[in-house]
Amino acid sequence: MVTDAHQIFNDFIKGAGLRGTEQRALILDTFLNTDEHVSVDDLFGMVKLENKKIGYATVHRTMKLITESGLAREVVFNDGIARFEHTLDTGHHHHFVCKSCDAVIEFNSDAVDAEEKRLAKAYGFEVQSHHFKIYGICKECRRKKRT
Amino acid sequence: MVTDAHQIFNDFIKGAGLRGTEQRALILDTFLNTDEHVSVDDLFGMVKLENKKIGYATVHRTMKLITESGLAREVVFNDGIARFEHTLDTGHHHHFVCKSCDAVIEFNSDAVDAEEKRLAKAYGFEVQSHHFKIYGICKECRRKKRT
DNA sequence: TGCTTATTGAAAATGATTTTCATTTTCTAT
DNA sequence: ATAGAAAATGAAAATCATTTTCAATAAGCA
Repeated sequence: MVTDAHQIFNDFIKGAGLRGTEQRALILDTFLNTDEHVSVDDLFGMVKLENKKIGYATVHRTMKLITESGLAREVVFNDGIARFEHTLDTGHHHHFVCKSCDAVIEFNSDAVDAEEKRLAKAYGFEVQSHHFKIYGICKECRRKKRT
Repeated sequence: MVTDAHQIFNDFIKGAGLRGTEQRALILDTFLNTDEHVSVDDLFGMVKLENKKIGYATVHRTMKLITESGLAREVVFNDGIARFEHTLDTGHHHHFVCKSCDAVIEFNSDAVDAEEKRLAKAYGFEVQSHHFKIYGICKECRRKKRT
């Protein structure tokens, strides 16, 4: 099945004068099948199930390419490890991170976006990207703690 | 001069059954005299001017203590390096980071804070901390670029 | 098919942070 | 004051994610 995502990645690869390889295809497919925010390590583990010989560096390099192609976005939470999330079909959003169970809850906020625009204008700042992360305890964990 | 900050740190140290040392005093004073967001490396450089024998690990360990005492807050921007900022006399705030000149501009926004509260309530989330960072090009750099 | 050039995988390098450990220092209890 | 127990220090080594190196391999154009 060739999805939009595959098309986008292939176009990117060709446009940059790079080559398509089995490894890249496997890593892309694996990433596309994830939902969560996955680290290179996570992906390396998954990818090795299909191809034992694949190297960590290849996964790392490919995730960089996938990010450059626009299909992934890199996110870093408090543990300092880079994770990747999908950009397709997921509009821009922010994150709640639960410090108890590590769950990541995505949310949108027009109010935050509007305020950002207002602030940028007020400060003469040209916005390229932003990260809004709220750390705390999620609903579920709060409920459990009360028990 | 013993400031509130010194008092807070000493209380913290004693309360934790730790000991006051020359190095800790020097590192705290040095940190208190900074304005910017300083890394362990930055502080190590400053502190060495006063005490050539002091070790990097001591600066690192002490900054962790100062953070635990509540006097500093750790902030990480896109370069992945931990930096420390003051918590005293600086209400909570957010950051613009200029990708061109690396300037960090702090800003406040009641609108963002209010929205955060609303969201937390809506999601049943208990907020402990948050980071809102906007990356882009600052006013000054935009002006220069236009030249 | 052959050839040029990119890619791969393994291992080593990097760089910030953290730990180890022998020595030194603090500070409590005498 | 001072001895002794415990914490802190500094230098060096260890960690750990990430990045680079490099020789061998593979892709894809001519």
